[in-house]
Parts: sequence; C-alpha cells; structure tokens
Amino acid sequence: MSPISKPAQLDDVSKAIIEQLQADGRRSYAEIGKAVGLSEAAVRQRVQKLTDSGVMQVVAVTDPMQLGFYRQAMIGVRVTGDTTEVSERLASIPAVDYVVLTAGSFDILAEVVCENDQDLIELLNKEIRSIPGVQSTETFVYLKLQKQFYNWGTR
Amino acid sequence: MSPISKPAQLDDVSKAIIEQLQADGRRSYAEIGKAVGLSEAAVRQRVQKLTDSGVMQVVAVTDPMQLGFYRQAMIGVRVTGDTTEVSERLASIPAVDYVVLTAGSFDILAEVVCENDQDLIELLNKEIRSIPGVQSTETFVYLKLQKQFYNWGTR
DNA sequence: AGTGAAACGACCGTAGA
DNA sequence: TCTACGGTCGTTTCACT
Repeated sequence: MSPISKPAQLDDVSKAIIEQLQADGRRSYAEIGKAVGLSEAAVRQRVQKLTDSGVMQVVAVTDPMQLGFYRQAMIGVRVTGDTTEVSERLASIPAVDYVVLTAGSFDILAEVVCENDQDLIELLNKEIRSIPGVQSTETFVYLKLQKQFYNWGTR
Repeated sequence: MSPISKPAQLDDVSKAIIEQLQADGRRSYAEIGKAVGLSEAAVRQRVQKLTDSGVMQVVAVTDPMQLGFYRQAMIGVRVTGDTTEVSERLASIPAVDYVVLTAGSFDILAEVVCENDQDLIELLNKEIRSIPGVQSTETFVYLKLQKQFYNWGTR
C-alpha cells in the first residue's frame, strides 16, 4: 500500500484485455486477440507486461461457502500500543483471510472464515482476543454478500 | 451466501490442482498434471468440474494501487428500515468494490477505492450518505494492507 | 509495439479400461 | 474417473516492419 509509484497508464486495448481475463482467466490469447482486435502475439506480450509489472495477475479463486465455510465475519480490532505485531499475528492465522491496518475507531480490520458459529467463538477467544495488545474486538457476522470484486480500476 | 448445499468434498489431488492455479491461473493442464501426478485430460476434467460447480474460478485480479487508486477505505453503514435497497444502491456504485450485509453495530460494510482523499469525501457525501435510509456512516481509511486472500478453503 | 509464418506443444473429443 | 490417442487449435520463436 505504501509504495507510491506512478499509476500504470493503460490504453483501451489493455483495459479490454484485462476485462477479457476478468471474465475468464483461461481464455486463450488468440481468442482475446479476436475480441480486442490484436494479434495473438501482441496480446501475449501485453499480458506478460501487465503481470510482470504487477498491475494484474491471473489466479484461481475459490468460494468459501461451497467448501463448507458457512460463517464469515469482519472483526474490528482495537489495539493498545503498537499495531504491527498484532496485525502480523492476525495475518498468521489461517482462518483470517484479510487484514488491514486502519485509521478510525478500529485499528485493524480482519475478515475471517469459519465452518460454523462454534468455530467463530473459539477463533475469537483462543486465537484473536488472546493476542497481547488486543484491547477489544467487535464482530460483524456476514448475513449476505452483496457484491464482491476481485478487480478494481478498470471501471 | 444463502444457498446451503453440501460442501464440495475435495480430495488431495483436487486441492493440489487448485493450489497450482492459485499460484498461476494460466498454468497449462499438462504442467499441472506433471505436478500432481495425473494425465492432462484428467486435470482438465477436474478443473472443468470445479469451475462448473462454482467451487473455483480462474480470473484476473488487478492491483488498485498500481492503477492510481491510492485511497481505500471500509465504510460501516447504519441503516434505518430495510437494508436491501441501501445495499443494492451501494453495490451499484463503481467505486464500491465490496458490499456485505452484517449483524452487529453496522448493518452494512462497504469497501471503496478512490484516487485520493477528495474523491473519498465526495463519494461519501454525494453517493453514499445521500442514499435514503442511510442513518450514519463510519469510515476506516486503509493504512496498510497486511494480508489478502482471494482464496479460502484449501488450508 | 506490431505482424506473419513455421515448429512445437497444448487442448479437446472420443474410445476404452 | 482415469489413460490413450489423433485432430485441431493455441503458443512460441524469429525475422521483419
């Protein structure tokens, strides 16, 4: 989040290529080329550049619900003292899939995935609230995921 | 989030295939096959099944920072009355990339991406706090993203 | 940065265990 | 659900613009 370099300036063709891969990350370069009006080789070079520069990556994403993780929640964490160690401890917990240091009435926001309520309770008590420096937590149990983007920027 | 079907039971081979695609979504079936000890056709069939059933998808993910969106924040929203319409309105805003209905001291959590602070202020005032039913908001500006998973479950 | 062509490798359908 | 195999299509390299 901190490294401020210049934003990558993408032309419409690169944006179109990204959109193609957002729809289906395994679409062939040839097919993308047809869609965006470029040769296969040119598409491949652009994709290479986009991934090498870190603007884009193509990855598999799995659905927690389909895998039996029926309980998701965001945990707002208030910390006494330095937040660094607490956030690292949180990030090291497998059930925690998202950790961000924030400014506001929470110092850290952490998203967690659990199989059920019992797991969530234990996660909170045994793994999160027991971390030294964690002063208090507030839990927001997910009821319905309304929108989720893995992709930003090309809008 | 609501449709509760049985969790997909994945054997070690399917988990290994998913891990391969989490590392690189464009890895060839043949190469994955070598890594997991399966023929190319078998890998292809499994990937097909995983994507058809919605357990997994392969997509392009872009980095907002690299695209000039230097300000991210989570907005906690308190709503008077029905939360459905508010969440739909929020989800329709391009700068909002994540919306979830929650139980707790917020009714909705929404993640936003902006280019700078000015954009965030305007987003809040003109697009979010102006939605009928939005009683109050609390903003958690992101300072440092510590951990981000696009994938869960295979742990 | 882009195209085009030829060799190579991946992908897909089908058949069979 | 897997392997095997042939036809088709995608990818790679390279020479050229």
